Amino acid sequence: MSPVGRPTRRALARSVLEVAPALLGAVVHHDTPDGGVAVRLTEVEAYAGQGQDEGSHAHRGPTRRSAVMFGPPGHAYVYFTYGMHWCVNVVVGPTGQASAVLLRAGAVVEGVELARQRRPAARTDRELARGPARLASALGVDGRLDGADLLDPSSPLRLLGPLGGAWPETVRRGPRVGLAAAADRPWRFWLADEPTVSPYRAAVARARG
DNA sequence: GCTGCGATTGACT
DNA sequence: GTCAATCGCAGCT
Repeated sequence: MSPVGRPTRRALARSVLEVAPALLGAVVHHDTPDGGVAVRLTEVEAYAGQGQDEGSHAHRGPTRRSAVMFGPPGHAYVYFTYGMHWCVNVVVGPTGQASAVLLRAGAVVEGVELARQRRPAARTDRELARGPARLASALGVDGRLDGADLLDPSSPLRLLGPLGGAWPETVRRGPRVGLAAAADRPWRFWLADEPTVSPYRAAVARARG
């Protein structure tokens, strides 16, 4: 059974495979001096904790980058990749387990004008948050928000819920995107018939000697 | 200290 | 369809 209703620390402390699909349809809001942008999540990926998931940043234990993953649920794990992109996760599961949900895509439901300014390359509004780095960019999130408490009413970056708000029959699942390790695990969840879901790209097979 | 590559994107053929 | 951008991490010497 999946958590339902308002996002609480307790609800997010459930197993990552329960929480990840429950985040579909939930809203993430970021307030800045420029204004607010809110995104309704349409696509997420689950990452299990230390020693359980070769594709997770937490797989080999805590590092400075992954430290937030080892803390309590309900905080943002924000990391920098490919030398230019930020991606946002929600830490879930019991404290210390280091599982998280990557926010892969969503629909901008508030602050569309501001999101357009931040994402000039987007040719249509559905591209504003279509992809994990695009979602972070549309929200205006970067490394300064790593560790932010998404459940704290005074936090600029918040998870507003609802949890478990998506109709179960609209939830799809399949392999995760861009992972060479543990690529077979169907831990990507998305909403059917949503134009904001990112196009699937299988992991690039590494050339072997 | 050095090297290879990544939970990606946008531009281009 | 292909590929460069760009830098922090992780693994190795």
